[in-house]
Amino acid sequence: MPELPEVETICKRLAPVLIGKTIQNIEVLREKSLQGLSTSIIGKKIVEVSRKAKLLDIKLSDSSHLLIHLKMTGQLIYQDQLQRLGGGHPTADWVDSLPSKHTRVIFRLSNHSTLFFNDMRVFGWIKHLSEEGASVEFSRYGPDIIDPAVTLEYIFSRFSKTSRPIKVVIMDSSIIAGVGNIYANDALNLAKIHPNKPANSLTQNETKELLDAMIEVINLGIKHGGATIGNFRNIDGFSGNYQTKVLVYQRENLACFNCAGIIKKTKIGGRGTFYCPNCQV
DNA sequence: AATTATGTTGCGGT
DNA sequence: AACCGCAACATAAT
Repeated sequence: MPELPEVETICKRLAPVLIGKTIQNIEVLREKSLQGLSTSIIGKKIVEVSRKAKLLDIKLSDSSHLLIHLKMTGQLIYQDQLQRLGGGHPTADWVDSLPSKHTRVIFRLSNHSTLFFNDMRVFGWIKHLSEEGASVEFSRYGPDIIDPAVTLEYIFSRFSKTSRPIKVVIMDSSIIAGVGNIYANDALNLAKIHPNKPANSLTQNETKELLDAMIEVINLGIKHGGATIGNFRNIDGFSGNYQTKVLVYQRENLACFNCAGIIKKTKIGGRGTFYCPNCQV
């Protein structure tokens, strides 16, 4: 499901309700979904919840980390007693029937609260890692697109080293992290750049337009609580809203908002790609 | 009913 | 080494 805005949306809501709680039990309904649990996490307290790239990072009181990657269809749904008594944040109706057939791991937490990890396609994972193990995992990623470390100089230099299509390069998480298919499509449309253009053919000006556009659409995604195209849900089970703001993603044969050209669909790097042949050159 | 597509990324092969 | 294509899996749409 998620790109950076979707994981950030979950992180912001999860942090305040998880921090300070103790893990009282863990139920693993699908072994593949939970890896590396060599030491017990029962009784450990959650001290920190953050996000890096598309990874959610839950730090425990013994300095170990639970890293969660939702991949295509992962969800984290939180329930507590306050909600069940009707006094908390409202939740979507379907969360009352959890666990569902797609629930893979259940964390039972203190204060009668529960965190469900649902993942239809089972690509996602939770890994229990040491501080060093978590660092290794993070080191696979370049800086987040909204990190000030992503300067024009940095991406222009990285773009200049490859002739792969620009869309493939901005989705390469070892170069910049957090730009997935929805936002890559939209950023290229906003910057009026053809997704197939070789990365090393972009001028410095075009690169700046693209950088600004990526930051803009990612921030817009965060502002609207992520995009629910398929499985993405916030921790209360409700959808995001960015899908109503998309520029080109899944808008084949509709009019481009820049120029009223007709949006076409093609495939680049094996991924569905939407662009306006009129203004994206 | 079979084929194709899906928000991610890691792998094996060139 | 860079790059490409596909596999991991379940489901919905055509």
